[in-house]
Amino acid sequence: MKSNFNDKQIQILEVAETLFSEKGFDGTSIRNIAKLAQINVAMVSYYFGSKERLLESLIVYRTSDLKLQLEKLLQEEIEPLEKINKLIALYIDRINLNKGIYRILHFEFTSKKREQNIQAFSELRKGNLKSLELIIEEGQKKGIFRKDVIIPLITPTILGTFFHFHMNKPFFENLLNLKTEDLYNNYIKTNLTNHIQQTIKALLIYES
Amino acid sequence: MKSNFNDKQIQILEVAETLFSEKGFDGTSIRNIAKLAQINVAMVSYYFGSKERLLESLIVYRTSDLKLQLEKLLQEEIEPLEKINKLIALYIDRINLNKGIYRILHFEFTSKKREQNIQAFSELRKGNLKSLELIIEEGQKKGIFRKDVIIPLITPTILGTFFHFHMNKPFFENLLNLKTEDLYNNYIKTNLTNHIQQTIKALLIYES
DNA sequence: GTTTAAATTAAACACATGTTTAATTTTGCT
DNA sequence: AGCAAAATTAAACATGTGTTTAATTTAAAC
Repeated sequence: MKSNFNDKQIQILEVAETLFSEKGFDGTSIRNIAKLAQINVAMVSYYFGSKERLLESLIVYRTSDLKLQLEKLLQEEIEPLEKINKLIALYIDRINLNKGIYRILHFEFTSKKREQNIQAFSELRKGNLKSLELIIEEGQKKGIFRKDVIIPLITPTILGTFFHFHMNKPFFENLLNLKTEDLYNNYIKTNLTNHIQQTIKALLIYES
Repeated sequence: MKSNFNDKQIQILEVAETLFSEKGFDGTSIRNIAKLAQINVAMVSYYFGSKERLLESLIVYRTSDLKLQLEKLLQEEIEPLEKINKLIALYIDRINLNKGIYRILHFEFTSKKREQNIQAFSELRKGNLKSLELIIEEGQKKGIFRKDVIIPLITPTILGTFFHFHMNKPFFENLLNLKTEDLYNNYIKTNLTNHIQQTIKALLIYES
């Protein structure tokens, strides 16, 4: 995919991603970014216009291909439950790989302040929800999934579980003895992913 | 319960809660707080020492009785599943009632920056986890709950689902047509709470 | 090689930040 | 009423903020 950003811009974007993710948007100054990226402070305004627009550019830069991957998954000819499991694994893997930007999205786009940029992001999520609906409706037609689940609340359970775990990393590292970064990432990829898959499966199938 | 804070301090704390919650810790200035609380800027330093210590005081002020309520619940002589449901409802109700401070905790205490104050908060959570463990182990002994669930991951599912929903309030208000604050709160109290209870119940009971 | 546009720079700008100071007012006590 | 402690104030302080300016360097085009 052709990127609209040149090397210098990408360098700035990636430093911004690190810092925004670590210290928050308000907690990061343009001078912080400039210093770490080894550029002049004026370059940010020169290339992106403003700090606010730098954030916009960063989001565009990072969230462009999840939609594609989801649509590819939809086409696969596998059982609904397997599709759900794959969707969960895909979500977690993608987000885990791009921890930085998703942390920023999670943090910055929930406050009323940045409502203007929220629009594009909101469209992305509505599309994702549509994909999930299609899969679940397929499973319901086949009589595998129960019909009284509230589909829009499934995403919060998937993503919320993951985010709550990840946002409280220090707590769970300590609690579960995940001393190295590898152990932590591996725990997410196996145990946490499994837990979420198991949870959603139970929710979709269990008859009380 | 006797509070250690006088009226003026409480006035400052509550304004700080509102603003920190709305605009984040870094996004809120002492002058913002002073103006809204109709006090002089110097009063914050005078009463709390610093902006950082104001946050500490705010946390102490707000998170002092959840533990008590949980312990009371543990004593009740009801079935494990009902206890779990009550625990979920209690969590959501408490957090929903104190949206402000929990939003702040969620936002500010996940970044590495404020690790010092994290200790007391971490102890509170370990206690809460212990309570959950006791209830689930009781259910397992009675043969009601399955034994292969990872208990520490249940809290992320409960709280994560709620937080993800609540943090993305504008999105869900729009999606689910929750036009008024009452409709939104009611949806949390009924549908969302139900969804989470249903999810955890399925997870604990369903045999694949 | 000269010209033109793009990239980069240091400095300045105007304003916001958390905190402290020193002076004044209010309060509680005898 | 007189006094000491506490509360409150406006102003100052030093530093940090995002952004702009005007000058200089680099690169591209002819």
